Amino acid sequence: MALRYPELDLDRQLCFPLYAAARAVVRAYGPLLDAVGLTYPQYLAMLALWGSPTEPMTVGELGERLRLDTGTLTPLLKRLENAGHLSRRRDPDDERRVLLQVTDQGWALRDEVAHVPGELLRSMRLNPDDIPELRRLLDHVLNPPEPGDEPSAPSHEAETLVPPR
Amino acid sequence: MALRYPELDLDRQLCFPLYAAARAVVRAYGPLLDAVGLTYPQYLAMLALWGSPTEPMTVGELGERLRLDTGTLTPLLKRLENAGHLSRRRDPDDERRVLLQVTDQGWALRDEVAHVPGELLRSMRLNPDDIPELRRLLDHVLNPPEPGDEPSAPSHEAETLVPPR
DNA sequence: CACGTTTATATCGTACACAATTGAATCGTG
DNA sequence: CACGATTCAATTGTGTACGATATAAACGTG
Repeated sequence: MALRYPELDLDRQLCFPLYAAARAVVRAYGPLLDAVGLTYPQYLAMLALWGSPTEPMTVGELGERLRLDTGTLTPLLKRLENAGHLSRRRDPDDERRVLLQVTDQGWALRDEVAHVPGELLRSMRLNPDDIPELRRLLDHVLNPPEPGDEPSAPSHEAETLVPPR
Repeated sequence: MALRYPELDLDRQLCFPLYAAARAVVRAYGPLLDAVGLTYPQYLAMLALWGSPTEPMTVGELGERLRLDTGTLTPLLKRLENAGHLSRRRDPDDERRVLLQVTDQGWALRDEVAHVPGELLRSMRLNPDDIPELRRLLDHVLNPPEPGDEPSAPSHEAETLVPPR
């Protein structure tokens, strides 16, 4: 059995609670979004489109915003189109791009889900003080500081979670 | 356009960075686990089996540990079995159960991934002080305190993320 | 000791995720 | 202006997730 490898203990991992918590939250959205016929990733896509300063948005812009690639987005967007929430059409000025436009029905959907974020947040029962703290830590994980960026000085080159463009 | 619904702003959501960060971390594991032919959920399953005080473990126990259901685990475990990392057999004492046993090859795999957690943690570039804090917050999300458990007193009944058994 | 209930997995159907490849449109440079 | 490089989206293939249903084994009670 060699050594004990305490570092492999599931309870010492940071990745596992992160992974499990993300799934738990998506699951918690289930019933609320089911009521309007959306899945959680579809809901995120609608949030991104509703909040975009540049409507219409392209598939690439949406993917950058949600950090999802076209293999995920193309079928998801087709389902949202079939549901009547958005339209997809090639950009006449650049036939490579596909423009995503929220339909009237898609805008109406916004009223129906306006209560959802608050409801979810309440169900998480986080300390109000913990909310910005959790957001800060998650943002850090999503955008790790560059090696030379600031405080800690880990000289030895290592890959970051999100490589610089 | 009705009201502006600031609560629907993607950047105000807590769920989105949680969801995106979890995917980013799984993606970061990709190359490291690829080297030994595991996916991230398969790696978690092996961590759970390696660390189980009660070998052999049943599918149900593993599912409880990882918070995954049989629809996910059964095919995943078959792949691990095909890869030679574990064996699956019906419990002779209760034919409903399936016992999961790590093979010699499965134990050997442990040596090969022992460096992985440390490498990942370094790539996240978290402040050492932030690590227990992030763990605490994620554990809170995974196990929200019961309404009567402690401090805040939100009298009105509301669903928790994880309902009590 | 039958027989309805509960329990443990498996199966099915739908919907992500993402790496890798494809194919068409555009761009940049000579 | 030609033509190779780049960009953008779609497609393909594999592997999760999870609700719902199915099935078989074990259990409990009359």
